[in-house]
Amino acid sequence: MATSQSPTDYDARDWPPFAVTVDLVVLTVRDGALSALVIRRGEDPYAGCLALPGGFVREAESLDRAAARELAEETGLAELPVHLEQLATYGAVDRDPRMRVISVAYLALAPDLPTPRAGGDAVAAAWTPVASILPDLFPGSPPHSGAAGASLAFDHARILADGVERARAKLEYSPLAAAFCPPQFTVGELRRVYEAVWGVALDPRNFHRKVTGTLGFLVPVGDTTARQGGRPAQLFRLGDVTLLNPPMLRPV
Amino acid sequence: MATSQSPTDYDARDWPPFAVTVDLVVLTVRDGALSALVIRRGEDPYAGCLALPGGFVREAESLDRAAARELAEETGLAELPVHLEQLATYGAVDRDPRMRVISVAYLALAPDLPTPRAGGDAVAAAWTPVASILPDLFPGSPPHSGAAGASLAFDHARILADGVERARAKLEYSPLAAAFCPPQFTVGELRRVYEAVWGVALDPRNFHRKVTGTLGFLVPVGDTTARQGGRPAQLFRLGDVTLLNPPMLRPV
DNA sequence: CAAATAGTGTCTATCAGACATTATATC
DNA sequence: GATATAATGTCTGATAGACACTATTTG
Repeated sequence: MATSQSPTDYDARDWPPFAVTVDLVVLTVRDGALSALVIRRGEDPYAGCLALPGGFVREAESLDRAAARELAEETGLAELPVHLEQLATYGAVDRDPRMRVISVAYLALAPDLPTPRAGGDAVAAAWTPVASILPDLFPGSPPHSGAAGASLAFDHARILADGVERARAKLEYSPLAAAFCPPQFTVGELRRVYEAVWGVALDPRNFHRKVTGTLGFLVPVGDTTARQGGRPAQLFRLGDVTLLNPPMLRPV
Repeated sequence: MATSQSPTDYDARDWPPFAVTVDLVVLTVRDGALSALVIRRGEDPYAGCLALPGGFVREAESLDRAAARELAEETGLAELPVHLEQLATYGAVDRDPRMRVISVAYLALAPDLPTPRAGGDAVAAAWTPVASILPDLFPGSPPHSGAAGASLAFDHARILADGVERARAKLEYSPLAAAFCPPQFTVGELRRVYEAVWGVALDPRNFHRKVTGTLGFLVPVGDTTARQGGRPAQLFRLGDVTLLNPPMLRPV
């Protein structure tokens, strides 16, 4: 009857259509700074503004596949060893001035890649320090005089902030910090990931003790490297745990 | 150009339309059991099956508003003192056999309400113990012989499982357990919420010490009640914190 | 009285954070 | 030698979990 609320009590074709997009929060750590992949928009609205990469979901494509496709297209790499997970969905009525668009945001964490090339595309993708876009998320850091200070188009600043907060929380309970590292990495490199994402300084000694004491997190490879200078450090690879126990808690 | 990926490089009207729905995971604690609001479907597909309540998003309505509207309609209460938050979005290509439907799921936590009445609607909503729908989430509990053992229509079992896991995690770091309680409650009542949601037994003495020691969580009202039998218990109301410190951690 | 629930105290193992110290590389 | 990074050790205070004990109600 007319007031029924079940999604299948009507033919779905009777109901208003929406455009559905995926937007990507792609994070990496470059030069010790948490950085996000952004594009510069060429067209109105928000022409010339920075925005998150993204695109429309195709008719025969799941949301997850659309996100993976967009990621591959934006970074120019076919199959990336990156973590990709759904973040949240944004559906304010006026978030796009032209029509009703529902955007499903995804969070991707990538190691420090070569500068991304747009896939033969007019829009150039570039890594930008998150602190220069959202200084509120990094209270102690100096104001960025560099490329930006610019805010993002649409509600993308909010989406980026949600993505950073998700990444910060995930680093506590999951081994995802390793997603920012190459396949083999040192404890110091892993610590610099935590410091960049959380925006805090950590005690190297306590960090070392904690991270090597968390069972299943790190597996020693047996080799060492001195790519940071100083005493050579042991190389590790990621273990097989999915949940850290005990967790790596953020400082209060 | 033709390979551009920005959602706004094209007129959105050129792209495939999707139907967008909201589905609700509404949880409460009844008789010591975590229970979810489910409806029985009257029409194909899945006629006669249980399903989560939900409905289509309207054209001039945000996702959050659509979820709040559906919740009010399904529970028959206009303005509920419930917690409502977005859970995740489900967009597999074949999740609805009739057409492409994107479903944004929301999680609602409610105190033990009078039996819900459907809003003059043919579909009757009812509370069902989650353990009878998803016994895997409650390993120690006895097999339910009652109303169900039935699984849910579409991908709703997965959505419900995700909602329960979200609720379980949120109880650790937020004061959301109080959303399952009346405005004034005892420590014992709050403990039974944690036990029902997590599906574990907790030590009443350690729980009392922890929960009363977490600053800002509970504010004593000054009154007592003996609605459980035994020695009368102090009544509390929820404090003003949004994040518990220290958190209430689930037993390993 | 017994039984049930509420509330406090005590003990121990573990963990987070502060910080000393040693080891091994480069400049 | 100076400096930088790596790695281990030590100490203290906070916390989690196990559990003894007391308090106050109902039946």
